[in-house]
Amino acid sequence: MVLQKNARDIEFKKQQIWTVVSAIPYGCVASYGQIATMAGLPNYARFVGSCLKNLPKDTLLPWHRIINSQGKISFPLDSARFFRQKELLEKEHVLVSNGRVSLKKYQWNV
DNA sequence: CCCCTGACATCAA
DNA sequence: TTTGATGCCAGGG
Repeated sequence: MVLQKNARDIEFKKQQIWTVVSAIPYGCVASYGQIATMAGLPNYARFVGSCLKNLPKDTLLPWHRIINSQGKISFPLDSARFFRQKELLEKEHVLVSNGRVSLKKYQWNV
C-alpha cells in the first residue's frame, strides 16, 4: 500500500482500522499493533489508539477488545475509562485482573 | 519548521 | 521481569 500523507488517505486508513476492529469476534482480544498490521498499516499502532480515542460513547465498534502488547488494558487502573473497558470485557466473559486480560492475544481464526 | 504528546511496540540491560 | 531509550505516525501549538 502506498503511504501518502494527505487528508484523504488518512481517512482511508481510519476506515481500514475500523474494519479490522469491527471484525474482532466476541470474547476475543487483539493488540494495537496487530490491528494496525492486519489493516495493512504496520507501525501504525499508535495511530490505532488515536483513532479510537474520539469515538462516540455509543459506538458499535468493539474498542474494548483492543489491549496493548503486554496483554493489559492501556489505561490507568483507577481511571473511569479503565473500568468501562473492564466492564465491557467481563460482560463477554473475559476476566481482567490487575489490568491484565485472561486471554492470550491473537486468539481467533482469520 | 521544530517540538511535544499520545488508548503503542520493541529491544537492550 | 521491569525499565529506559528508540522508533513510529498523526495532530496541535
